[in-house]
Amino acid sequence: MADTAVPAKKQEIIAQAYEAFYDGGFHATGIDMVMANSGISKRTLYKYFPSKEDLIEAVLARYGEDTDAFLFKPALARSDDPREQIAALFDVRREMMTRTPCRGCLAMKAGQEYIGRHEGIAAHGRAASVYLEGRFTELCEKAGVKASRETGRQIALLFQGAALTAQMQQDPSVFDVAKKAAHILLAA
Amino acid sequence: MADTAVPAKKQEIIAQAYEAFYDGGFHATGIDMVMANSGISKRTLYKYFPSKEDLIEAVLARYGEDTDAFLFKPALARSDDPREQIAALFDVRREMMTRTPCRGCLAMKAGQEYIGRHEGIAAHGRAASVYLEGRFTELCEKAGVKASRETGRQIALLFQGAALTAQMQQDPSVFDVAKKAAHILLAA
DNA sequence: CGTTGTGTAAACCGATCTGTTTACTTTGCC
DNA sequence: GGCAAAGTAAACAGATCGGTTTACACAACG
Repeated sequence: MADTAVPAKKQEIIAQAYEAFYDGGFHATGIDMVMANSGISKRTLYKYFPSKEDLIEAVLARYGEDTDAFLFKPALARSDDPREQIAALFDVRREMMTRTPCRGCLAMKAGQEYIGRHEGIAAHGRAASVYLEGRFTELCEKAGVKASRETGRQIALLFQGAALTAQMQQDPSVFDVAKKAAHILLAA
Repeated sequence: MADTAVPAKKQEIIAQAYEAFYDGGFHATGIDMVMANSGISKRTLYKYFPSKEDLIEAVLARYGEDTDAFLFKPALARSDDPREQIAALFDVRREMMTRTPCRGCLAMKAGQEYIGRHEGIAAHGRAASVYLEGRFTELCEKAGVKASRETGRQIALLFQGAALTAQMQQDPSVFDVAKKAAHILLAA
């Protein structure tokens, strides 16, 4: 096999850790549990990731890529109208829940667990929050909304709140509720 | 001293654990750390709380009482108009941030860490989410909002999203942004 | 004065955690 | 075949975890 820039094994470890941490939380999930029944040895893991925190940061980087690939990209592809694109973001997020129980936002979870404890990981949470605001603000601008920044932030709050509430209550309808609210805010 | 229904020592332990868990997270904060530099011995702690999970549930119960005492009660006291009461909830929440860095919602944090791991604790997170929706819905009803339940849920999403975002970004202005959004939703 | 209740301090126990090391297997290349 | 790279499996080390136990201090009360 040609030399891959990122070894396949490394990607496999990230994928495995991604699921384990998403399901079980970061502090509550040990390294042993990360690769249980996965055929990955601890030695290989520590070869690619010198510490658990390094692994977590890699998982969060992947989470960011996944959010672009599986949330933003498909949602924006559903329409050319920025207002409908915003609505589509809530729809896609809701649809993700029909496949797997909603687990909230991994980057926020990491931020909550590592604020004041590991700056690199906490920064991922902060960045995810700012990024979401930015994407919604950008769409509000395209939609010709006057106070695009404020409206973008408002919709981002709805989106975050919906993801968290959906996780707590396991009720997909919160995304519909949030979508309607976003529609009202866009019309104001 | 007359026999108190709830021993003073027990309350002291809860208060100490409250701060420790709020600051450090639940899994990441050990029992030893809970009572470090507090003059509370481990033995006394385990006398009142047979397990760490029991202690966490007591902390969450106290958190619920505090939310009523320091958020809902003062906010509702600021006005008789339910719309202004809703606005006051965002104001009070913001003011809490000026005293202490925003640490999000403790019950949600607990829910995120213990879903699928400890049902009693996870239930507190779920209950807090439902309770918040209920309180906002109730205020929407009093305000004569037609779709009171839906509007109440929307405002609850804004509130939850704002608490989480405020924690991530340590920016109190998100509560103002959320408050404005709530105002628009109430007028629609 | 002795006893009982409540508390602290600290040693201790077994399990688990992060991380290292040893030993062995597999694979591809010369 | 020989050899280096990359992997698994598992023992191991030191720290820390939740939780128990021992030993002791101190106040209240008969």
